Amino acid sequence: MGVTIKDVAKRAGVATSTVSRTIKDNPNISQATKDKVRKAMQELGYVPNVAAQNLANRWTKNIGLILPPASSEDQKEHSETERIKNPFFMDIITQISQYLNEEQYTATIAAEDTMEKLLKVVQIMHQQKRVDGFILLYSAENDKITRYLLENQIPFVMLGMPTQYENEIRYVDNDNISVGKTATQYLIEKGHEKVGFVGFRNHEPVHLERFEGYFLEMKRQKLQPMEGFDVRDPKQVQEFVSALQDGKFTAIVVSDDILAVKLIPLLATYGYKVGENFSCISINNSIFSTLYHPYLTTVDIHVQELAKQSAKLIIDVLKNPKLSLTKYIIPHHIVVRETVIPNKK
Amino acid sequence: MGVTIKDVAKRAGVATSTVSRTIKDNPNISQATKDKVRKAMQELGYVPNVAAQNLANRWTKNIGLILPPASSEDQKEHSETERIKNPFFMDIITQISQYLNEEQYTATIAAEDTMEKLLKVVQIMHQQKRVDGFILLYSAENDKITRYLLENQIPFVMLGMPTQYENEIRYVDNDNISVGKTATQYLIEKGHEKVGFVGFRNHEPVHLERFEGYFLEMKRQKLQPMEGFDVRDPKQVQEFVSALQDGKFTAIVVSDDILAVKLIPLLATYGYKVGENFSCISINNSIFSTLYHPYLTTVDIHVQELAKQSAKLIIDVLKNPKLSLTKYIIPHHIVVRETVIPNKK
DNA sequence: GATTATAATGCAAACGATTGCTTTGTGATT
DNA sequence: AATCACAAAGCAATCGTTTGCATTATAATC
Repeated sequence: MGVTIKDVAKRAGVATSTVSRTIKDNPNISQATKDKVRKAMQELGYVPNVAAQNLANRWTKNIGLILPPASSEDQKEHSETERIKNPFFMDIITQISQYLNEEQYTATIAAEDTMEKLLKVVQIMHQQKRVDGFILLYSAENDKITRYLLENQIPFVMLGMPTQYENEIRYVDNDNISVGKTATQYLIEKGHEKVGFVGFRNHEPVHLERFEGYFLEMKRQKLQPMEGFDVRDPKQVQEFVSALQDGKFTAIVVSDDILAVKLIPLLATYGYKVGENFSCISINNSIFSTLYHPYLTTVDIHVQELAKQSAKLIIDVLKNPKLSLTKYIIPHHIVVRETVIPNKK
Repeated sequence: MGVTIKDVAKRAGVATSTVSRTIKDNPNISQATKDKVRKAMQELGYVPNVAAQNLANRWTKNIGLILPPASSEDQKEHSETERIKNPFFMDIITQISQYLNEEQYTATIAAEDTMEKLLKVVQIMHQQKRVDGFILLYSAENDKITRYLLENQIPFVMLGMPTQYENEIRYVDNDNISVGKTATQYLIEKGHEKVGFVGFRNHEPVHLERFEGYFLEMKRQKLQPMEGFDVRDPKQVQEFVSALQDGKFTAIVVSDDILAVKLIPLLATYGYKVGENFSCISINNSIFSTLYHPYLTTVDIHVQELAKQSAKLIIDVLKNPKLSLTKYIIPHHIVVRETVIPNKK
């Protein structure tokens, strides 16, 4: 069926080794022969068989993309907020896949609902030699996948900041502490002094870091930081609403657009109209930020850049396994829309 | 590095062919030898190298998942509604990937922002023999990818209903006309007679079909169907609002949750409170349907089943290329929540 | 005990590339 | 004219499996 290197060799009247070397532009082959061979390849529409290359070269030019398990320990009951449904991941996946394709790589998905299954899938992909390396699309405390990759010295990069083995893991991430600071600072600049924080507090590191940033910035500005509310807990929502009604904030930092979008209508029922008499800045600049008015003022974390750098990094590591353990910190910027208003003293 | 079939053969004191046959449970091998070989495999932790299998067998056990190009012709200016950002796709991808993994297949992503690049990626995947077949995750009018797959007789299944070559394409889909009918019927049952439709009218076939269902059901019930509004067009939004204010509807069918979520706050600004003095039923039962109150009454289209059947179908086709051109129609059901109220005459 | 059928295994040639090593061809040097 | 150097191309083994076709061992038949 398919045309092989032999067909090309025959047509060009050379040996297969010559064809192979032509493809790699080996200087030992004369220009004349190269031209001849290239012409034959053209005419036959030759495309190398990757499986054969794989066997001979021991690479696959394929990267595994590991999504977080849909139901991790601490969120079984919160199916609505399942991380994976966050469009962030779709975005990341498509961007990574695009970059990899440009570099003649492909991307294979590992997505399972439990950690056990996910680990098994990752192991199989590796043992069957289906991939050259992985991009881990999340960071989690005490993660079995991370441990497996590390122990078996499998090339990988993490998208997110590791909580352990910081000095053995290559990663790309935003500086989420700084993101939290930036958001907080923006509210303060607009005259807000009573600023709160809403997130998933005991959840992924990313939210903890954003809280940390909020906390530090408040301190730095000699303002009183609040405790931060985890809205997955109905009790904390209650507390949040009370605090609100006690006039404890005029503005909040929200750790993810999706939360803001949930929160805004809730606030409205208590008379807090975001963009009119209350302010809110959230993080991600996702599809949720322009779902309805008021459109969200939000911190864009440059998803495209996150994706691209992580893809580039894994390729670099594969080319040079001894690559230094550089960390890539992607910048962020505020997108001003409608949810923050100046605070009148 | 890795342990190969030769290592196993040596350890078990047999030939590699015997090991290979043991793996396939070939009846020509005696039980005693099989046991011996299996023990050796166990002890060495042997896992077959798929690249080598691929070469020998000419299969890859890998399926390409083709996402719709992010910016198709007619929606360049509507980046907020980019199809691909619809969490529907993430859901589909993870479900398909899970099913495939269970069947010892893997899933590789093809996602590009333009049709040209997408076609190129699909071609390369195929020519390099990286995949055994594809699942096309969308249906579009006059689609170059579909044509390419068909012309080159590449095994594939479509998720969605083809608009051309209906009798040459294997597909799985909901009956979207029926979905439209079901939604409409539900509103009518609740006493609504002036029912409208909002969707992406000149867009993907799926929305056209849902409109068709709405239209047919209205006719059947001797009610006057409206024209249907495409909310991507500001002019039509205007028309919609006027029609609303002229008292032309008491309820609407909305073609996608994401639209409903955008529409509801808009309606509120005109005094139409969904779930209080206005009704709305939408379609997909996605993450958007429980974003904020009122939670959406919506038609669940059984994404999991769509995903599973399409994955199963492509595997079946690969096993038996002459498989009849069965079409799989996945059922749907209404999830009652808060956006539909009975109409008081 | 020679022949034959049958069951159980092994041999070796694929699959489609890559690459170290050899061979061939050409012109320069003595 | 013999030798050498070097450039250019080919040979053949290799990567890890699979599989058609021997081959061997065992048991059954006459």
